Amino acid sequence: MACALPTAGSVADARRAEIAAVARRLLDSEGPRALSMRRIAAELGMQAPSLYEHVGSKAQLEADVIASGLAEWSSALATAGRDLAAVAASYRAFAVANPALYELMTGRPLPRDLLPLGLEAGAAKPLIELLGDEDAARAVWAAAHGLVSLELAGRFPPGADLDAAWAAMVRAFGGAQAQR
Amino acid sequence: MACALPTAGSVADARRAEIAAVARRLLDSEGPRALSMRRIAAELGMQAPSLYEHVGSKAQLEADVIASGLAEWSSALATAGRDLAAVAASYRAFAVANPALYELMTGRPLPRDLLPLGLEAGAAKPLIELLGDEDAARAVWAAAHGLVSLELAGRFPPGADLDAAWAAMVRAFGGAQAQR
DNA sequence: ACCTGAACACCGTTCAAGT
DNA sequence: ACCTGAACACCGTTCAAGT
Repeated sequence: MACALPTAGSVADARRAEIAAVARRLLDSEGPRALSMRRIAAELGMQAPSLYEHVGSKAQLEADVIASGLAEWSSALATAGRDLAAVAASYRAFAVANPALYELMTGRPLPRDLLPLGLEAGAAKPLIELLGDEDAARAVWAAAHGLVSLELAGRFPPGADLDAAWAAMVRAFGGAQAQR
Repeated sequence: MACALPTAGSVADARRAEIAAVARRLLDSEGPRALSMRRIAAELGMQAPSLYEHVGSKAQLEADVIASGLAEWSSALATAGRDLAAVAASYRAFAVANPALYELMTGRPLPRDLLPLGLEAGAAKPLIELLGDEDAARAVWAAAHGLVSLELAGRFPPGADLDAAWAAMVRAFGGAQAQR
């Protein structure tokens, strides 16, 4: 049993939060390959099986990292204000600053059952309000995600002008912005 | 030594092509977890180490699958003609029909040194010609990739109208299309 | 309650040895 | 030229046993 019903995905005990923090640090400093149960346990001075006393599964541990990342990210986006270009720049900056975390957060299906309720919706709301239209918000979100994930994966040719590609994206969706 | 210089990434011998075909079939039928050297070898009635007589590394084997996928994909896109909405629909249809292959092709950094020369540029050319602008082409490509990858990862909320999101994307970039 | 050591069923890859 | 078996350094996870 990984977590009780009312606080699904919440980090129950202090040890579990500590484990997630170590995992996050390893992810940032050494990349996704360092995110193994044995490695994390070693960093905490214990054996891998002992982690299961606190975490349930590696998926749950990853979900804890994702949850902290989502919260951090949405508060970073919130500071960007109500300008599409600024929000886009902020989105890109966060992803580039935390590439391994971004990949963990977006590269796999969201483990919704392991995350705190409402976290996902909370992160999406600002963009929907900014664009006015829910479908346009999803298209903008997808475009930003696509640009970032292709950039992080080194998919653009060496000489590609990514600033220009972002500008083209913002220009294309600029007309869809809600007037107020 | 995986491959000679002039035909970097080309599938040299028949056995190597057969291995890639088996890998592709396993990927389609059982998903990415079945793409292991031991599993592929078993399918061919041999031991995993024997694969290295023909393939060099797992990365090279994956590159062979990616190369065949890219060729197949760009010819599928070519049949869609010169209409942005049609190309977008074709892009999405290919990805949805071959989710594991799409993920393999786009989810990791492109192993350019293991791919045939020109294959990547050839796949990108139609879109650049359609949009006229290179930066706009990249933004559209990213938007399509973002929509598809978020869809495949189950990132959109259950009730999301994805057709509408695609329509919003096509609408936003419609003005950027080259007039001829 | 928390941790260990051994074990199970997997990985990619190397290498000596066979034919 | 092609294949095997054993081995190495890894995985996530389970489980009996200790404190």
